[in-house]
Amino acid sequence: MSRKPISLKDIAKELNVSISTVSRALKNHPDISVALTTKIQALAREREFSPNPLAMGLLKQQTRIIGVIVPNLVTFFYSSIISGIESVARENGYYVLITSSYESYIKEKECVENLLSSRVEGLIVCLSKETKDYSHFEKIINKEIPLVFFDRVCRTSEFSSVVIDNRDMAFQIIKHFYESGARRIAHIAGPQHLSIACERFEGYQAGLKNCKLKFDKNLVEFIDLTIDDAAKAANKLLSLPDSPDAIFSVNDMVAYVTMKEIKRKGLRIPEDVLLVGITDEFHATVVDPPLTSIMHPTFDIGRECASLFFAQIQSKEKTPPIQKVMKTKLIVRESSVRKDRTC
Amino acid sequence: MSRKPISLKDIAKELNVSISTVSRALKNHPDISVALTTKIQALAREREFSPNPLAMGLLKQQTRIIGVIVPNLVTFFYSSIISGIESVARENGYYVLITSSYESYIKEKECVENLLSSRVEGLIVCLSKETKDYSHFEKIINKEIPLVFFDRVCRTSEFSSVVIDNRDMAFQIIKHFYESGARRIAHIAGPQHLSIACERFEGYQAGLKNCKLKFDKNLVEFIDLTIDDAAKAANKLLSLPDSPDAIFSVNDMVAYVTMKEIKRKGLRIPEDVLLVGITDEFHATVVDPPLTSIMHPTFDIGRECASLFFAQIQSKEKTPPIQKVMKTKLIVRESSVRKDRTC
DNA sequence: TTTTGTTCCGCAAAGCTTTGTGCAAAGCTT
DNA sequence: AAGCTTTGCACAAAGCTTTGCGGAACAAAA
Repeated sequence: MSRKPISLKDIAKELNVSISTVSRALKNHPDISVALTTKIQALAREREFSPNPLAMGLLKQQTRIIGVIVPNLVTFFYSSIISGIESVARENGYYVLITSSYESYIKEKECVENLLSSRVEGLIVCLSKETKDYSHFEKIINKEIPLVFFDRVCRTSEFSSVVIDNRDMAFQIIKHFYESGARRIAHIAGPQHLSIACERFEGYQAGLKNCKLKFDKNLVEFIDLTIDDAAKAANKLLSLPDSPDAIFSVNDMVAYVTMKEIKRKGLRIPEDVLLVGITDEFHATVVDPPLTSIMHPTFDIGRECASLFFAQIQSKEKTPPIQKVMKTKLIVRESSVRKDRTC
Repeated sequence: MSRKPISLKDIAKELNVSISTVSRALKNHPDISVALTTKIQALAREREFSPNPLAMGLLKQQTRIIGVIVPNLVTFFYSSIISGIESVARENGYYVLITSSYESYIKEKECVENLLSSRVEGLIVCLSKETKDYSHFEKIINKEIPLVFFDRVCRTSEFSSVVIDNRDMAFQIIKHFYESGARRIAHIAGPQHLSIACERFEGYQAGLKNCKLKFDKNLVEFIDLTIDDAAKAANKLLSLPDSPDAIFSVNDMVAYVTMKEIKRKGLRIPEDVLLVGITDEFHATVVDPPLTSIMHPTFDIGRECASLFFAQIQSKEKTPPIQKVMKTKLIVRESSVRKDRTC
């Protein structure tokens, strides 16, 4: 019908009352007579009035928008976390503005700028794999804008964050490998400036010690989280004279690439090499063999991020940063359960 | 430093000039002297002034926001399309508000309502699998708001849309199966009220005819696109006395489930059954055997959607709906190439 | 000195909502 | 009947930006 949405003014004019009267009537303000209130509400409903969020935002100085920065949207891990964020946001009448750093430090900085100039009320961020310098988040402290990091975090003494216990997770994986009979456990590790990669590597070492296995630096490959890099690393490990009997890949993508390389070498999983992935998703069940994997509560991580955001928004005083550690779970499938080598 | 972002007013006050002068100076308006312009611009830069998008939106009556509704965000297909939409939006200074219908008709209606009351400038939508009634899009016609459908479309005579040639795609798959030696080609089909599912079924039939194969209704299972449904359908087909030697699954998820069921039955791919998926993504290469798949230009589909949106926004007259058909490509991997059965 | 013309900047409105304050009329008390 | 309270609504400001128009100050021309 009407090209543009109708405003209080339109209703006021039609009913020959003032704008403020309409506004109050719609909120059932006692100042307005019942008769008039009914009439106004009826017309408002008929015309499908809804308050202009721009005007509200201008008045209240709030946009009701949360900015999110992920390294990559096209991924089960991030998209399901976003889904979790979005669900809490929606419950609170907020919207989510999603941007992607494409794993680039430069783009991440741009995203921060853009989101801030869009007047988002807060940020939920997972760092790009390149990010080593965190100064672009400093102005956020000054502006007292809520900021929550997840997964790849930094400056946890200043900002709230949602993480998993990477150290313990890696520890459990190694233990599981050991119990499955593995003795030469390799690790394809991520860049060590990334908190998660670093913690997983630490957990790997601690896990070895716990199993009384000696740390062998030849069994660790540090990669840049690209497919090519992962393939090269897997190959290098598998070509070792004394090659590993289990591989702990730093994330799921790397695990799948590793799986592919193991098969390409003519080796069998789990007979020759055990394998475990991280981030349990649908595809872990369809690969062959089904991939043992650490289940991340991705949706809940997202919800937790949003909750921490709202906690900060709602309390007017500066809240101390909170670190939330989420539980993961080892889902054992065939890829890590040793069968007899001769079978 | 400052808790709230600074405005023209702040700069004006600091420099003892009027707000309008500041506004003009920042745009290099000739009315303002060079000296004053320089001074104002310097201060604005120092204070990191950026115009308040809410105020601009209110003035210009535009939010620079595109609303997107997808059935499910947590999916390679949709998230990469969104990525494409976002890239074009960003180039044009627009933002994308993403909502998910979770494949529910009710939620889809809510999303439309919410986005409209958020004053998005247009919508880009992929229908939920439940949606058979399209009346919730009617008010969008009345309001003359740009609306672009993709993949699962409707009312193509009224709205622009971006699709792939599903009919031809299915046709090519059947042809490929036939050339690989398959003679009893089954189809796990989607709900027939969905344009894509329907077209694929048509293409399947046409493909059979083209190969001079007889249509056998026992070889077709219509499912509701759930994992359970898919597994049941696959099982039913594989339990047929004269079971199929090739299966065309309506989408990727169904293909993976089918693959799993085939293996569970002790059958081999491709020796006993050929299989083809749709939507080529990373995981197609890591399953065993690698899955032959139809590559969708997902990122470009997203970009095309956004382009159609901007075409409508920019032309003031009502533009006739455009249907854009994107090219797909059959990527042949091992799952569909017949080996000798005896091997 | 008065008129004409520049140059440079301020005023105000519009876009929409909320809310404190003001004001008129009606109802009440004494 | 005069004064007080209550009821019911309107006015205006604030939040921020853009832009048409008006106007002051000054220089040059008549």
